[in-house]
Amino acid sequence: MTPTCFKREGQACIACHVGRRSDWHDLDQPASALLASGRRRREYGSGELVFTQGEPNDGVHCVSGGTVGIRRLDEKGNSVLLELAYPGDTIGYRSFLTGSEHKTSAEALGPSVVCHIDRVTIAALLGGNPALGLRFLKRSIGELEHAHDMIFRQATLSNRHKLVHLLLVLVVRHGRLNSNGAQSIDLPVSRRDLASMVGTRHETISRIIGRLETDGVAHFSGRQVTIPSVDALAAEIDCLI
Amino acid sequence: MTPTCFKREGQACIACHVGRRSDWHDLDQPASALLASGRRRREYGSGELVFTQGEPNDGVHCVSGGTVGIRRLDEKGNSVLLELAYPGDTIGYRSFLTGSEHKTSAEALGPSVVCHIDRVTIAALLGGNPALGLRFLKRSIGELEHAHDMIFRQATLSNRHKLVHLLLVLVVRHGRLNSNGAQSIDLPVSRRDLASMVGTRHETISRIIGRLETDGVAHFSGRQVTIPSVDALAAEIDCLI
DNA sequence: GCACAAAATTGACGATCATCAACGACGATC
DNA sequence: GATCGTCGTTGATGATCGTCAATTTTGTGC
Repeated sequence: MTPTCFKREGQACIACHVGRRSDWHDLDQPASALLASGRRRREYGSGELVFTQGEPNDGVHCVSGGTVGIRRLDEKGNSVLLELAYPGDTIGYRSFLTGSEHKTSAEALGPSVVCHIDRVTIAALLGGNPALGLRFLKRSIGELEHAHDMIFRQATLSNRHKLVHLLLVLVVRHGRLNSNGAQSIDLPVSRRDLASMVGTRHETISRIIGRLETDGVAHFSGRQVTIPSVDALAAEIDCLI
Repeated sequence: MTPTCFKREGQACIACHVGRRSDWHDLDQPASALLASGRRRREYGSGELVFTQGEPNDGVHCVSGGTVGIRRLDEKGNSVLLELAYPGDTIGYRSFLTGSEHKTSAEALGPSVVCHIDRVTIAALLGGNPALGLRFLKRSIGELEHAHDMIFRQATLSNRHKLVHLLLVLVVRHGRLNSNGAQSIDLPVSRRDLASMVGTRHETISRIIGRLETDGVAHFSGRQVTIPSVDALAAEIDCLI
C-alpha cells in the first residue's frame, strides 16, 4: 500500500507509482527534471493544514500518501468537509489558476505525505506542456460533476440514505475485507465531519448510527465500522419501495 | 435588454454585445470566421430542451438570450435544478471535453436564444487558440466554486434561509426596482424547481413562502415576488443571533 | 369558452430534526 | 497524575419536515 517512493527523497514523481496515476505522469524529460527540482515532499501529522482558507496561493500540492480533507469554513465556526483527496490527486490548483486566495482549507486526515510545487515551477511546466493544462481542466470537470452528484443527493436523499451512501463510498478507499466476509472501514473523519458531509448535526449522526446498529446493517466502534453485507447496505439506497 | 444581434442572423458573436462577455470574445480573425460559419442560432420556447441528459454530446452551446436551467434527473423521477445559465454562458462543454454523454439536461426557462457550435468547429478552435481552453478551465473552476458554495449552504443553512438566499441571488439577475423602492422578481422557475434548489419538497416551499408572507419580508403572487426591503431580507441570513 | 392536465395550496399526522443540556471517554499538555 | 478541552453519546422538547390526501388555481390545447 505504501508507495516505494516514500523512502527515496530525491525520486521524481514520474518514477513513483503514485505519480504514474497523478497529473504529472507523462511529462517530457526536461519538464520532469524541472518538476524534480521544484517540488518538495513533506510529511504531515493528523490535523495539520496543508494550506489554509483565505491565505494567498503559493503553488499547487500533490497528495502522495494518506488522506487529505478539503474543508470550507465560515465566520460563525461552521465547517463542511467538501472532498477527500487521495494519492495522485492535485490540490490547490484552483486558486493558483485563478490567482486568488485559497477558497478552502486542506487538512491531513491522519499521517500524510504531500508534495509542493512552487508557483514559478508550475507556471513554467504549464507553459511548456499544454497537456498539463488540459489535465487540470479534466480534473476540474471531474470534481464539478462530483459536486453536482453531491448536490443532487443532498436534495433527494434522506439523512440516513446520505450516510449509507457515504459509507459505501468510503468502503472503496478505506475498506478492507474481513476474514468472515464482512467489510471493515477505518473512518478517516470524525463524527462531526461525517455530519457535515451528510448535511446535518453530529447528534443526529449519532442517532442514525444507533439506528443502523439496531437494524444490523452496520456496526460502529469508534472510527471502525463493520458492514456484514455491503450488498444489503447498498440495497437501502436502490430499493426505496 | 435584447441584444442587437438577435435580429441579425449572420452576425459573429465577436460583434455581439452578449458575445463580448462570452468565452468567445477575443478570437483572432480566422478563428472568428470559423466560429461564424460553424455556429447556429436557435430560439427555444419555454420548457424546450437544449440538450438531454444521457444523450451523446454534439458540440457546445452558448446562451445568447433568456435563461437556461441545468437540471439533473434520476430513474425515480427526481429532478434537481443545479445551475442557471445566462447570456454569455457556455454550456455543454464538459461532456464535449470529456468525450462522454451529457450528465445533465439543459432546458429553456422561458423564451431563449442559444447558439450551437458543432464538434469539429470547436475542436478546430481549441487547437488554434490555447487561450480558449484556458477560458474553459476558468469557467469550470468558477462553476466548481459555485457548487462548493451550494454544498456548504445545503449543509449549514435552514430551508428558510436557503430560500431567502436563493431569492437574493435571483434579485441580481431577475429583479427590477419598483416605483416605491421595493424590488420585484419574475421567478424563472416553478415552485417544484424552487424546492429542488433548496433541497426540500414543494409543499414545504409553499409553507415557507407562507411564513415569509406573514412576516412581511416578501410577497408572492404566482411567479412574481415583491420584496419591500432587500436589506431586511439579507439581514435574515447574516444576523442569526 | 371548455376540458383537461399540471401546478400550487392547505390540512392532518407521524417521523425526523435542531437545540439545549448533561455526562462519560479520550487525548494533549503541563 | 491532574487538568483541560474536545469528542461522542444520550435524553427531553419544541419545531420542522415528509407524506398522503383533498382542493383550488393555473395554464394549455381543442
